[in-house]
Amino acid sequence: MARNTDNDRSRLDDAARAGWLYFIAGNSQDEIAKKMDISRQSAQRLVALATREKLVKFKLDHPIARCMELALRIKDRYGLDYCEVTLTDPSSDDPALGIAEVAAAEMEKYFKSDTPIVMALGTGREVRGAVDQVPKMYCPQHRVVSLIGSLAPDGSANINDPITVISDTIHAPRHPLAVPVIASSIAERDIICAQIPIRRNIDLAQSADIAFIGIGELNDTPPLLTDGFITWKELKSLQAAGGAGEILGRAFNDKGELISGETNDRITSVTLPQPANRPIIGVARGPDKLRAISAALAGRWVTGLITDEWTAEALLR
Amino acid sequence: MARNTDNDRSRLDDAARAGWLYFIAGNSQDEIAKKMDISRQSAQRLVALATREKLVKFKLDHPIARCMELALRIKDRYGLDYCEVTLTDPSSDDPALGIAEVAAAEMEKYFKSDTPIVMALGTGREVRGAVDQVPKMYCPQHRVVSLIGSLAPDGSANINDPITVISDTIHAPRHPLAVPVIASSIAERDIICAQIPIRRNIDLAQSADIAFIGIGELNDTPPLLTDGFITWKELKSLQAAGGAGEILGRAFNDKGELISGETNDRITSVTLPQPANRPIIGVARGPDKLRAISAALAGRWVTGLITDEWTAEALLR
DNA sequence: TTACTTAATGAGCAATTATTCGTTAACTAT
DNA sequence: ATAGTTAACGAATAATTGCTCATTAAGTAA
Repeated sequence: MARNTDNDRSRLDDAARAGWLYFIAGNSQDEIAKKMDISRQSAQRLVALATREKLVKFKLDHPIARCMELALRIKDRYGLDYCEVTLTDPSSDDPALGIAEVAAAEMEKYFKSDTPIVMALGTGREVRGAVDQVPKMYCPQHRVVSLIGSLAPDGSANINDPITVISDTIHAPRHPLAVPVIASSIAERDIICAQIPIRRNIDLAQSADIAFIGIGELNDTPPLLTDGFITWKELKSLQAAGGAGEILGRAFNDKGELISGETNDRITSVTLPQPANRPIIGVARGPDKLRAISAALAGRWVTGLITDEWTAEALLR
Repeated sequence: MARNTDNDRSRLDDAARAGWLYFIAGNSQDEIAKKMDISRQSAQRLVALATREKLVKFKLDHPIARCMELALRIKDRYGLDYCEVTLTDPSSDDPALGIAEVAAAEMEKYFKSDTPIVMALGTGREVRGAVDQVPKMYCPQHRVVSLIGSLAPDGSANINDPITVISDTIHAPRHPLAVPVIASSIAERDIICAQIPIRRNIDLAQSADIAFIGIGELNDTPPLLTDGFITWKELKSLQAAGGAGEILGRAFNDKGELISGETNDRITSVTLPQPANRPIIGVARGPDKLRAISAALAGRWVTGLITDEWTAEALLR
C-alpha cells in the first residue's frame, strides 16, 4: 500500500530538487548527495524518480532540416493545414514515443490562449501519452470534452480517460462521455445518444475549437479488439469489408470511406465531419498504423497530423 | 577557421538527433552510435554538443512547496504582483543559474500572446541568460526594445546585446538603444537623448507592456566597474553616497532612493517610474546582490521578482 | 607542392551512473 | 502485539559516460 500522500509529496519535492540539481545545475549525483545530505544511491534514485515521473521534461529545440522538409511535403501532398514530423527511434515500439511530446506542446499552445477554447480529445495511447506530458497549468476558462465513450465493455468507467487527466492538469471543467463505446444495437445507440446530458456533450464536442485524435489500425491485433470493444468476428467482418483503419471506433477503407453496417452503426462516439472542416489533429506513427494513417488522410478525416520521420517517409512513397 | 555553415548546420542536426535519442528516447550512447552509424565517442560528443548548445532544454515541472511558500511571502512582504522562486545550487557561482530558465519561461508566456506586445529589456548576465533560453518562435507582431545603451565605453557596439539575440530568436523587430551608457557630461547626455530616433526608442521603452531588468550590486567589483562603464573613483563616490545597488546604471541607496549627482546624472538609460506603475520584473539572485535586491524592493523599482531560494530566504530575514 | 593550422577521430582509462541483492524500517491487517 | 507486506536503504558490482591524448584528415597560406 502507498504511504500517506504527504510523504509522497515531500518525496516528489526531493526528487524535483535532485532532478534540478542534476539536469539544470549540472551536478553529479555525488554532489547532490552531499548537498541534500543523503547517500549517493538515494540521490540516484531521486533523479531516476524525477525523470520517471516526468517532473523533469526534456524538450528538443532545434529544427531538424529533414523533419521540416518531410512535414512540408506531407502538408502539400495531403492538403493539410498543419503537420509536424518528429524523429524516429527505430528500436522502440512505444507507439507514442516522440509524437506525444510534440502533441503535448501543441496542446499547451492552445491552452495558453486567454480566450476560452473547447478542446476535444479521443482516446488511445498517443493521446494519453500527450496529455501526460502537458505541464500543470491553471486555465479554468477552457473546456475539455471527450469524443468517445469512456465506459469499458464490462461497464467500468475508465479513470485514466485522457479527459480526466487533462482536466486535472490544466484545472479546466471536463465533459466526459459516460457511455459504452459500442451499443448492443442500433436502437440502443440511438437511445443512449438521445439522452439530454449526453446529447449536450456531443454537441459541445462537435463545436470544439480543436480536436486531437488517435488513428487506429485494423490489423489482427488492434486495441479495439484487445481492449474488448469488438469481437474477433466483428473485426474479421470489418476487415472483409475492406477496413483499413478507424477513428473514434469508426472503421473506414483505404480510401477513407466509412464502412457501412457492422459495428460502425452501433458506435456512440461523436460523428466527425468528413471532410474535416475544423481543426482536427491526428496523432499516430509506426509501421502498424501506416495503412490506417494513409487511409485517414485520403478520407480527409484530419486537417493536421503529428507523426514521425519513418512514417512520414513511408506516407510519401 | 570555421568550416562552412552548411557543415555546422548538419552537425547541429546530428547533435539534435543524438540528443533526442538520448534524452527523449532514452537510448544509451552505444545504441545511438549504432543507429547513427558513428563511433561511441562521436555519439558522446554529439550529445554533449546538443546540451552545450542548448538544443535540448530541461524543464522542471513540479511545484516545490518550499519555493512556492517563499514566493508567496516575498510577494506579501514587498507588495509585489509577481514573484517566482527557484532552487539554489549552493556551490555554483553562476549568477543566472536557475533564474534564467524561469525568466525565459515567463518571457515565452508573453511572446505566446496573439495581441502585439512591447517587451523592454535591460542588460546583465541574468537577462542575457534568460534570452538565451527562449526557444525559437515566430512572433513578428511583438516588439523588443532596449532600456539601456548598447555602446561599450570604447564605442564598440555590443553584438550580444539581449535585444539583438531575442529579436533573432522570436523574429520580432528590435529597437536597440545605440548610445553610450554614460555620457561624459550632463549636457552631452541631454543632447544624445534628444535625438529623434533615440527619443522615439525611449518613448517606446517607457510604454512597454513588460520589462525584464537585472539588479546590479555596488560592492567593490560590480559589472559596471569591471566592464569599464564607471571608474574606480566614481564607484567609490557612489559607495560613499550610500550606494546599495543599481538598476539600468542608476545607483540607489538602501532605501531605494536615487543617489543624486555622480554618474547618475549622466546615464542615458530609460528612466523607470518610481514606484513602478507597470510590470517590471527584476531578475537577480545571490549573496553579492542581496543588498541591492533588498534596496530595489524597498524603493519599489519592480513589480515582480525572479530569484532563488537562498536569496528569498535572506530577503525575508 | 609544402609547411602549417585546425578539427575530428578512436583508443584507453577515469569517473560517474545504474542495477542487483540482502537487510532494515515502517506500515497494515488480524 | 504479531505476522505479513512494502518501501527504503547501503554495499557491491556492472554498465555507461566523460576525458585525455596521440593520430589522422582536411583545409590554408606561402
